[in-house]
Order: sequence, then structure tokens, then C-alpha cells
Amino acid sequence: MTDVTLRDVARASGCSVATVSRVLAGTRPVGAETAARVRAAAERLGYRPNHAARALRSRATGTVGLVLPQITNPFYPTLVRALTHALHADGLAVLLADCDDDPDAEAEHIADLLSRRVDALLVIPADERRSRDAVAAAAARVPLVLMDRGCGPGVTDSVAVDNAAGMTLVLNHLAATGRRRVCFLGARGTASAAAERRQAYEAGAGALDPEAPRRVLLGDFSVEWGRAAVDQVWDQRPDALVCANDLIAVGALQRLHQLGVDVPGEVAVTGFDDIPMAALSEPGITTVRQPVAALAAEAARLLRRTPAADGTHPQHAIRLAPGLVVRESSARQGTRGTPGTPDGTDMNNRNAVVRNDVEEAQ
Amino acid sequence: MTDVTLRDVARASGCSVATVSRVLAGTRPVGAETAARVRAAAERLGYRPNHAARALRSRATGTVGLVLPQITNPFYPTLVRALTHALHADGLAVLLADCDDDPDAEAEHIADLLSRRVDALLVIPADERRSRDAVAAAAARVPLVLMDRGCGPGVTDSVAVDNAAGMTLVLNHLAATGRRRVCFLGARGTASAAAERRQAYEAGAGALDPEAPRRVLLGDFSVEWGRAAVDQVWDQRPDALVCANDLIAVGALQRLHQLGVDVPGEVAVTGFDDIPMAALSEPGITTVRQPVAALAAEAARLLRRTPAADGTHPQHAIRLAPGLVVRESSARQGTRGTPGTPDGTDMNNRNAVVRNDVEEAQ
DNA sequence: AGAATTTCGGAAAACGTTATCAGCACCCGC
DNA sequence: GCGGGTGCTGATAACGTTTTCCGAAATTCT
Repeated sequence: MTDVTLRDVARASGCSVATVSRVLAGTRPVGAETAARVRAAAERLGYRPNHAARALRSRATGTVGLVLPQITNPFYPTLVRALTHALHADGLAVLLADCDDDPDAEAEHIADLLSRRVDALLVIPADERRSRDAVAAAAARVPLVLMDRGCGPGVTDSVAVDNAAGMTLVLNHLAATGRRRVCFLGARGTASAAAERRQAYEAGAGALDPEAPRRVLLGDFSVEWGRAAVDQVWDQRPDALVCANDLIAVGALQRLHQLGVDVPGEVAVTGFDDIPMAALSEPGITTVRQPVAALAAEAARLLRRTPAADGTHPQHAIRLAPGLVVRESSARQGTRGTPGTPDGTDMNNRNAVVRNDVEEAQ
Repeated sequence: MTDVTLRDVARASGCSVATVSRVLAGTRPVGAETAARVRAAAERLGYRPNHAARALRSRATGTVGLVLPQITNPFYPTLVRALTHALHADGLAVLLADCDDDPDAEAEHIADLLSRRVDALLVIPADERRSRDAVAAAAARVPLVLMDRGCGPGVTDSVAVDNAAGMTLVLNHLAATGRRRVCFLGARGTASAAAERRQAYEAGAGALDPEAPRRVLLGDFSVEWGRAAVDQVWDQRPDALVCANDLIAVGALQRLHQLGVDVPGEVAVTGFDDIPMAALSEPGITTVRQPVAALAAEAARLLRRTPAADGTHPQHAIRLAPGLVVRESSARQGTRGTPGTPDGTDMNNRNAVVRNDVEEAQ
């Protein structure tokens, strides 16, 4: 049961270590007959390459680090799943590091992963500003792709959902279903998700009501804030609450329920991200679905890319189009199965996707 | 920006590679003055050990594999978080593998992790039966701890919640709040969570009603099943639905809501696991909170343990006591905030949480 | 003071790969 | 028949550590 090495296979197949390495790695042509002999011996002995030795010699570990703020953030599990699958398909293993929203811990984890010689890093930065130095330093040493959130301009490659496009989907949907007094429950801060969604709302809401772009409340991305925000805004009697993410929407729905408000009759509520809870909430939350599989594929593609000859590759800031998922929280009362939506969407379907569904892209 | 090795540090500090290695690894006493010189040089040059080389030489990678069925299962993120933190505290890095509930993929991942020379494996088996071979084979090569679910008796060490104790907490609570016609919405299969919870229910429910142990419906651990199960059982007018996990409870609540049933007035609903959604559901779900941090700590401890001199260590099957979290879904109408649970359910349990305290586990 | 012991530092051999450099056939065209 | 390609293959040198194994110096014991 002890380890079997190249030497053993070489001895068993009557040739040298070098040849065995060559046939197994396919790095250089080798005689058909010897190749067969080697392969047979390797199979018979149950040879498994020693990644440590390989890594030492070839300076590539076949490993990428995945650094994220909090795996318990309900949007991340699906993203992590998609990422690990995409990377495993490339023969890469994933070292996971959860930094508990602490940029210092994040820096430490990044340093540790670098010393473990990861081939590349995938980072969801904990803090747009305070993560920057560590990320930039790491990006100078290995390919690094930022995901989901940005980290200041021009730091490194990034892959994220097109927040503005998502917000546009939401606003168009609300307009099409007759909502006029909309209001935005957002998050403070400059993190890309917070800022971009807010700006897109401000830019797009004017079409519904000249006052709408000014009805903006900022807190954080939490259920608690969603609850609190409703109290701050309800006396203005909005007919739609556009939330910057699903957690805020969940909180808003809870408070509205307590207040005995009819959703979607009196007010529509929309979220963003399409976390699992959005489908299970009562009522189901209309939201923007992130193209998770495509995001992961794109990130994997960026990591696969070999640096250009001059050492520096052009920086990519990839934004992928999301899709709108219409659920009960935004259906007009009495419009069940409505013909009113021009694209003939089935609004009864909890999982109905109206457009730009990129779930299956690539 | 190129890598700095032991050689460089040795040269810079005017001594040999061996000594540098010794002072940095602290493996053998070395002269105070030289040690200082070495440390200074290492610091100055920004030396970072090469884990690949270290792994090759000392046959230990400082890495453990974490294999799980589906990171998107809502109970796992918190567990993964706790595990990574516990392991990082031991200086171990975590290789994550998600197998999509497929035992074959699981076997492949385990083999891959072994060839990457992980020091140990943490496995949440995808299937009690079909995971067994791969797990047993792996356990013969590295320390392996099963988590959350079992994998047949006597395969290897395992750490899980005490399902029976949790079910007892639930039944006592229901008894104390006057529920009599209880019913169990469980999951088919022999997986430990499914079987143990069901058996504990059957063993304990008799105290409420001689018929109760026989009111058992089996499906799977899903929201859909929870919805469907309500339809099968509601005409018996139970006054409590004991669900085998929170997802089933969520589904049950959805269906009851659709039927216009008053929860908890007409019927109480309880879950198991305390996934985040349990607190956010409307009404909040009374459930059994798994001692996640303790489970992780226990698993880390088992991995740390060095095998006994004779090669085989005694097998541990560790079960940790959970706590009851009482929320609105089981409160007797008009008995909100009822203080004394006469049965003293929670008294001697460190993990017990009485009501809506969802933030601080232990 | 001589011997026995400890303490400290260096040289060098692993660990299991991959990559470089030759060598040895053999075949081609002159 | 003879230089010069072409395959294939084998020795062998890395890769950066850790870990013997040893010698030299310093310390302690008789």
C-alpha cells in the first residue's frame, strides 16, 4: 500500500524514469510499444503522480486559491459551486479561504496561498478600499481575477454581473406592470454592487416618475436594513420597492407582512441576485438572476490565459448580462397569467425567467 | 520579485542552508546569535517557504481535503465556514471539492485529493451506501473523518450532531406547549440524519399520543416534499408537524399558508438544523440548532490526533448535543414568551437557545 | 588536565518529478 | 559508403526543502 513512484513503474516496464515520465505526461513522442508497456505497468501498479514533486519541479501546482469574504453570504454558495466545477474541469484544485469580512485576514490568506504556490487566485474582495493593496500585490505575482465585487479601477482582471443591465430589467418590468411610485432600498458604500445598482436606479427610474430617482434609501445588504427601511419609506406610499439585493427584499417583505400590507397588491418588491431564498420566500421574490455558470466559466477562462510575451496582458473587466426572474412579489393583483406582459411571460411560474436568461450561456 | 530560497537566506546570513532551515522550522536548537542573524536575513529578503518542496521532503502538505455533496445545501455553508476556520487555525489549508450529490464524482475527487497528498480528509458522504467503498479505501491511506452523515458502521471516525437528542428536545417542547396530535414529516433512506431522526421520533412521540409514533410520512429532505406532505397529512388535523429538517418545514409552512391554516395557532411546525432561512421564514421556524463550531472543532481535533504506535487508533463516533431554538412557528397562540418550560428542556444544555436568539451560536 | 559529553554548524543525501543533453540506432540523399 | 538528419531512449542535473551523519568546538565530569 506504499506509494509507487516513477522509478517503480520504470523498473517494472524495463525502461528509464525519463521515458515513463514522457509517456505519462505526453510531453514528447515515444515508441508505441514502449508506451503501451509503460501504461500497462503504471495501471497495474496503480501509479499516482506525486503532485508535490511535480509542483516543485515544474513550478505549477495545479491549484488555485479562492478567497471570499463569507461563505455564509447566501449568494456565494452557488457561485462557489460553479467555480469549483469549472476549475475542476480544467484539472485544477481549489483552495478555499473564508476571511470573515476582515481585510486583514484576507491579506493573510492571500499571502498564505501565495506561499503555497497557487497557480492563480480568485478573489471576492472583502472591502473595495482596504482589500486593494493585498490584491494588487498578489496580482503582481500570479494571475488574479476579481469576482462579484470590484477593487478600485485598473487593479486587475475582474468578472461580475452587469449590475446596470440588471437594474434596467427590473425598472422596465415595473414600468410594464404599471408601477409608478418606485423607491430604492440600497446599500451605502462604494463596493461595485452597491454603487452600480444605485446609480443604475437613479439613471433609470426617471422614466417612471421624475421624483423616483430621488427616492433612495441607503443602508447595508442585510435583512435587518430591509425591515428598517420599510418603516422609513412606507408613509410615502410607494407602489414598488426596488431592493439592492435579495436580503433587503426579504427584510422588506417581512416588515410589510407585519404591517398587513398586501404584496404585490399595494406594493411590488424586487430583489437582486436570486439567492435560493428568493424562490422560497412567501411571496416569491421577483429578482435579477446572476449568470453564475457563465461568470464561473469566464473566470476560469481568464485564469487559463497565458500571459502575453511582454509579460503584461491587457486588463479585462468583464460584465455579463443577468436575467430577470418574475415571481409573485411583483405580479399585479388580478393579473395572474396576465397577457399584459408583451413577451407573454408566465407570471405564475415561480421560476419564470423573462429575458436575457444567460443561465445556460456557453 | 523572483523567489527567495533557503540558499539565498543562507548566503545573506553567512551560514548553511541546514542551519537556516533549522532556525526557521525550530526543529533543533541553534545558537542565539546565528538564529537572530538568520531571522533578520529572512525577514529582510522576504523569504517565504516553498510548500511544494517542503511537502516533497517531509511528506506532509499541510493541506486537508473537504469533500461534500453540494455546497448549495443550505446547512453546509455555515459548517464549511466553521471547518475552514478551525483548520486554518491549525495552519492547514483546505482543498474544497463539491461532488454534486454524485458518488462517482465523489470517488474521483477523493482519489484526486489523495494524489495531491492531502494530510487528511473531511468527507460528508453523498450516499450512505454508495460512498462507502471510496471512503473506506481513502481512510486506509490518510486520517479521514466523516461529518454530518454516516457511512455505514465502523468505517472510520465520524462527527455529527446527536440527532436523537435533538428530536427529544423538539418533542419535549411540543409536549410542554400542549401539542398532542403530532406527525413526522421525514426523509426516506438510511442516511444517519434521516434514519436517526425518524427513529428518535418514533421512540419519543409515544409520550404525547400512543398513535403519534405511527404518524410518519417519508419523502426526501426538500421543500417540495414538505409542500406535498402537508396535503397527505392535513386531513388528519395534526396539531404539530415535526419535520426532519428545515427545508421540509419551509415547504410545509408554504403549503399551510396557501391553505390558510393558522401557524402556530392550529398547528405547530418544527424543523431541524437551523439553516439561515429558518430565522427568516415567516413565521420563524422553531428548530434544532446544530453545534456547528463544536462539530468543526471536534473534527479538527480528530485530524490533529497522531495515529497510535500500533498504527490503528480506536474509532470515534462523536455525537454532540444540539440546542433548541424556539421561534414563532411553535408558539402557542396567546402563550407568546411563555417562560418556564416545565420539563426543563434547555436547562443543562450549553447550546440551548430559547427564543429568537439567532445570532450567537454558543 | 584528560576524557566524556554536549552543543552547534556544515556537507550531502534524500524526496519524486521534469527537463536537458547526449547517445544510439536507423534512414535519406549525395 | 558517408555526413547529417530524425526518431527514441537513458543518464543526469535540477527544483527547495528536511534530515541524517559528522566533525569541531565548547562544556562538564573525574
